[in-house]
Amino acid sequence: MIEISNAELEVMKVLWQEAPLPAIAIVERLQNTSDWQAKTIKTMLSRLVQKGALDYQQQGRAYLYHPTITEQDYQRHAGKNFVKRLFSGKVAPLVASFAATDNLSDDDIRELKALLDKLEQEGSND
Amino acid sequence: MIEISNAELEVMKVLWQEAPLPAIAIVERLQNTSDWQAKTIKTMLSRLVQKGALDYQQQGRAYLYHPTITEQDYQRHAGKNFVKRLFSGKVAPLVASFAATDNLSDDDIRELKALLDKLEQEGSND
DNA sequence: CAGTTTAGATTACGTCTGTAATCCTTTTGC
DNA sequence: GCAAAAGGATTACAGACGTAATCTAAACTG
Repeated sequence: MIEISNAELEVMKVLWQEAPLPAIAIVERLQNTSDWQAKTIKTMLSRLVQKGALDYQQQGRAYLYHPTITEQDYQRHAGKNFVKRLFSGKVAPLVASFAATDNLSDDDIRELKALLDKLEQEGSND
Repeated sequence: MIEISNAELEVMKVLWQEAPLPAIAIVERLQNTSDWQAKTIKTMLSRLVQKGALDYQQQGRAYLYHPTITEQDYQRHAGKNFVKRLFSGKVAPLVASFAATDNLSDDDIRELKALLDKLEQEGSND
């Protein structure tokens, strides 16, 4: 699976929200959340195309970029990797580690319980 | 907080299991799980010392290395960062994303539910 | 048409990483 | 005592990353 760096991920997020977009629009969207130069963003666009994370169609003399992977797929991939690396692949200890430093609010707990109840309903994954 | 690279993390894991250890013992432990040369591992030890993730005492002409951070602290730090980067800081969507690809077994679900029940008992964070 | 702006392509450059090899010094085995 | 081994320090080197600047060709402006 394609590896996306931290900085590149910010670019992907823009396109996961709305695509396809020309470079200029991506630069605009990122103006708010970063202080990257337009040139910097262009570089990241090129690298993402090289990596195969983005593709584009020509429109006039500009490109319209769009992701080749969905955000969900990337999240699943990266999440699995991360949990494997640091928590032996088990998600429960990660949740526990969150709980240990007040990073779990009562709402979070409710949300998780609801999710788990639903999963239990849906049936067996053994 | 100190950033630890993928390869370096494997070295840390050895020392989180048992410390302090001399380089030679760390190399031995890693012989099983990697195919790094001893020199490679020495390099990582030096870098981890530079970064402040490891410290050492001299013992004869060798060093006895030991972590300066606990595994739990590192997990919390890295977990929080990761979830922030990819899941807007909320752990529930990560769990959901795991569930979505059979990465959650019935046992995992039970474990998580037990954990959440305990948290609820313990009382309010919000 | 000539100058300026703009789009993407190419090049740059320091840092970090993975993966070692070489160097220097001390210890140890004959 | 001298050669070999062993420890850490220093150096190496290619690829990824963050962050751009420069180059080149096309398009727009007056």
